[in-house]
Amino acid sequence: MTPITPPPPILFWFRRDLRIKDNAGLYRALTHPSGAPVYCVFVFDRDILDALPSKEDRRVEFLHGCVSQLQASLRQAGGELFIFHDSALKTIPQLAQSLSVSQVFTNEDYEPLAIERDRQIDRKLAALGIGFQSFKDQVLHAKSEVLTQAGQPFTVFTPYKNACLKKLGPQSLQPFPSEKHLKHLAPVKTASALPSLQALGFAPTNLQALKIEAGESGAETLIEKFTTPIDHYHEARDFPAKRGVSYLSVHNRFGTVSIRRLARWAFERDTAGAKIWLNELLWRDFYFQILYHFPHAAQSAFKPKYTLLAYENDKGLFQAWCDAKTGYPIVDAAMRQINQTGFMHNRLRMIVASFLTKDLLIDWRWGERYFAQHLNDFDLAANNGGWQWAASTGCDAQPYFRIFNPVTQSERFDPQGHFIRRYLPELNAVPDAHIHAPWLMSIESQKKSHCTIGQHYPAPVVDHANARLKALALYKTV
DNA sequence: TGAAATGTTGGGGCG
DNA sequence: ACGCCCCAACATTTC
Repeated sequence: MTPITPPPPILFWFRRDLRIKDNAGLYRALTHPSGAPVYCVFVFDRDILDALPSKEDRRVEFLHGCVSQLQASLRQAGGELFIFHDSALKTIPQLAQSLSVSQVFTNEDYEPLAIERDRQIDRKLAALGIGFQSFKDQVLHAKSEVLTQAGQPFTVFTPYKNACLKKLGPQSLQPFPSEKHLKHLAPVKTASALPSLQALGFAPTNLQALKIEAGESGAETLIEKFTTPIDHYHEARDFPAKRGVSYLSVHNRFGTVSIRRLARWAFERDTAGAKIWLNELLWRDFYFQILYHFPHAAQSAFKPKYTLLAYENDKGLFQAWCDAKTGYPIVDAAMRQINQTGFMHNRLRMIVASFLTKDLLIDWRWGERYFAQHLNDFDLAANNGGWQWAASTGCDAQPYFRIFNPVTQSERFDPQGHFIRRYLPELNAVPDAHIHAPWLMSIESQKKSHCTIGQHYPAPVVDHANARLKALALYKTV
């Protein structure tokens, strides 16, 4: 009788893919030809968490909720999620060794620091004789999958999009049905406790009061809510007072929904709205591949000549922008939205970014950093791409002379001031005619609407017409 | 995924 | 009836 040697186990490491459904790397582990049992691990990485500037961070609370749900899902399927609060660089090789796994599987992460971390982990594992494999999961196309005829990365969105659409279709978007193979999860006798948020060193936020639901179930709820709006996305998406967008960005950030599924959904709807929405998913991919091929953009202007821009960088003006005290209602309402909720509507992201760079003449990287600290859906590539677009320093950016007029934008995209009043109740009684530029109210009108400029609401910190001319002059110097 | 300046046209008021 | 001016409305150009 020859004893059957059981196949050595595989360790699957969850990172930005906190779901069991349609998870590419998890699927590859669970369906490995050897029939290997699969251990799962998540690390609350101290190398990342300890560097966060605030101990009240909605992202950490969201992440905590996602991990909690993931743990429950895996347990329900007879598996377990090992959870650590430590340095991933140290933890993953140690755990892999103690579990005697043959390989560690994970999904690719394209951020420069993550690439470096993975390179080091690969080396450590190799020294232990353990394999390390990662898979494309968080984007539709990665790295160099979509190139120009000349074999170069695209730096203009439209041809990039066209090239993507040629490759994409329900066929190329087939799911990796990881959730159907959970029987290959390795049984684990000892449960792994989920540390409390406080134990991770963080305090609770208003995430629950905002009804921002974490995990795969949170994504499901949003998909359901977006099922009708998706068809009207093209005409509703620019109006922050409407529920015209999906609010799924935070789930794309943490991988609590499959990007393939979202793209497949848009394809199958095939409506005007769904097509534009698919475009937005492709913008996300576009910026991922830009940062992958041009990592210098993470630090400075994509177009090198714009590194020479001598921004004024007035700290007082920057503080006014952060604190929603610019005196321009649409800008201040938008900043209150991010400060209070960690979310900002995309139209407003463009408006406040244009305002910071071209009205306040502040380095786009200051704004980028602020968004990085406050956005629940913060993603290095998308955030950097968006800021460089607005500041005109990026690839395929808006031209430098395209400067949003905050009043015109406000009139166009929040005509009745519904969004403004939602976040600036001090302007509640200001008549519609003056809601976009309240400083133009007469003294009587200010009194009547209980909104004295300079007292209840600030006067504009800069004059747009004047600031615009200064911005044009500044950009023309390079 | 603009806005402002400048140019052109044409209707209407007026002498 | 005619020229002149004003100016809204639209188009083009410039930033």
